[in-house]
Amino acid sequence: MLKIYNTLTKKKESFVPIDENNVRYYSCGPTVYNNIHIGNARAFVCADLLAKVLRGIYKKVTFVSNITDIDDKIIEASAEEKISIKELSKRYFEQYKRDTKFLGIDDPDNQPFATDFIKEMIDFINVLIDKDAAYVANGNVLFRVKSFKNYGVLSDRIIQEQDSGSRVDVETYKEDPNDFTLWKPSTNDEPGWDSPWGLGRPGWHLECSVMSEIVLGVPFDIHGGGNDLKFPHHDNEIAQTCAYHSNESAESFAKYWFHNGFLNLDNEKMSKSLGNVVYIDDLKKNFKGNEIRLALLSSHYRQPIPWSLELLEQSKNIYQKLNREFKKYNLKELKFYKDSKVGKALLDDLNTPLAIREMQRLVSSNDSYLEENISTFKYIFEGSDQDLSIDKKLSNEIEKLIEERNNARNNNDYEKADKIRDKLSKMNVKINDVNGKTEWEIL
RNA sequence: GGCUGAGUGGCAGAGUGGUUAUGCAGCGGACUGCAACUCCGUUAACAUCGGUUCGAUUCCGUUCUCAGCCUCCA
Repeated sequence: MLKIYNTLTKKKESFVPIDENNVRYYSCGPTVYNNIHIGNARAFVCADLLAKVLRGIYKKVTFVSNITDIDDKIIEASAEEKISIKELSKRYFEQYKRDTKFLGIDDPDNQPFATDFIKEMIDFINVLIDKDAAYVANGNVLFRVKSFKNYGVLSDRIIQEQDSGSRVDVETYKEDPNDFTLWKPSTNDEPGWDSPWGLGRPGWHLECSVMSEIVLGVPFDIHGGGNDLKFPHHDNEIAQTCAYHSNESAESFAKYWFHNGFLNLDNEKMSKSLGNVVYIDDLKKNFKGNEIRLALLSSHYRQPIPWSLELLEQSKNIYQKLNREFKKYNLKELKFYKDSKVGKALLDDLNTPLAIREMQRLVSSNDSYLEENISTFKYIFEGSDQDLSIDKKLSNEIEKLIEERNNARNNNDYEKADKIRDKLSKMNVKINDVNGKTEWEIL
C-alpha cells in the first residue's frame, strides 16, 4: 500500500485509487519557451518517480502531463529569437524531450498540447459564463473568484488577508483584484483564435482544467506539480473545474494533491527570473544522466535540495560504487518489488533517501533478496537513455593498452606501466587491479 | 502582514522517548610494485530556552534563523 502526503489535507494518507484498474494522474508540464533548468528537471523527476511507483504496483496507470505552447512568455521569446511561435515551442519541446530522457524520465501516457484544445477551452468558458462564475470585461473573460466559496482551499489562503496587488498593478476592469483571466484579447501580431469575445488566447490556468477533464475525466486520483504552482495555479484550476461541475469540493476534481519542493542554489530558489540557473547541458559534460538523477532524488521530494557541485560528486561516487556491485548480477528485466526494502521505503511517501541508504547497506550484506532490491532500485533510479555502451574500437584499444601495461608490470618495468596508466587516465579510463586481473571503466 | 515548510556531525541525509542510521569526505590499518578497488577500524551531530518524563535529538510550548508562496514560476 502506497502512502502519500496529500497537500490538500496536509496529511500523509494511504493511497486508495478511485478505479483500481486505472489509476489516473495529472501533472503540470513545462511551458516550452526556454531550455529547462535543473530545478525544473527536479519537478519532472519527482512526477516520474510517482508515476514509476504507481506503475510498479498497479496494473494500469494513465499519467498525463501537458505542454503549454501558448503563453505570453512564448510570445516574448519568439519576438526575441525572431522565429515563429510554432517553431519556438517545437524547438524547446524537443529539447525538453531530450533532457527528460537523459534524466531517465519516462514519457507520460498522454502529453496534450494546449493549442490543440482551444475549442474545448472556449466551450468550457461558455459554461462558466452561463453559471455566473465568469464575466466579460474589456474584451477579457475573467473568473469571478467571489462566486466560488472555497477559493484558496489548497493553499489555505483567506483571500481578504492576502496582499493582493502589492507587487502588481490590478487591472481596473476587474470586479475583484483576485479575479483571473480565462481569455484575453490578442492584437493582430499576436497569436489568436476566433472566439465569441473576439480574437484572443486562453489564460494559463484554463488548459489544465480543460485537458484533465477531457483526457482523464474528473474526479481523477492525483494532481501534481511544483510547490509554487499551489497558488494561484492549482487553486485557480480547482475553482474552474469545481464551478464547471457546480461542486464545491476540491476532491470532486482530484483526490490527492502532490507537490514537490524546490531546488536551491546558494540557499535560494533556482529560477529563470532570478537568473541563477544551471541547465542540463551544462552538466552533461561531467556527469551521467543517472548520476544527476540520483542527485535529484537524494533529498526527499518535499524537501528543498541544496544543489552544489559537491552533491553531484557525492552522487557520482555513490552511483559508481553501487554499479560496481550491480555488475555482478545479471538482471533480465527491471521490476518494482513492493516487499523489498527499497520498495518499502518508496511506498512510504516516496522516501528516496531511505531507499538509497537501504541499497547501500544491502550491497555489502549478501542479503538473499539482494536481486529484488537491485531490480527495484535500478527501475526507479536508473532510466537514463544515455548510451553507456562502449564503442568496440575504443574498447579494443583500451584492452590492448592494459595488456601492454600488464606485460610491463610482469617485467618489473613500472615506469612504463605507470605511463600507460596515465595515458588511460587521460582517456577517462579508470583501472583497478583486482586479484591479478585488471578491471576498467570509463568515467 | 497572511499562509506553508524547514533547522541533525565538514557535506548530504533518514530515523528514534532510553542502545546515538547510512553514504561522501577525514583519520588509522590490511591488501597493492605504486595507485585504484575492496575490506576492517575510527573521529564527529541532533538551532534556542522552558515544560512533560525516571529519561528527550525524538512529545508540547517559547525564541531565533532560513526558505517558498501571496506577480510569471517546477
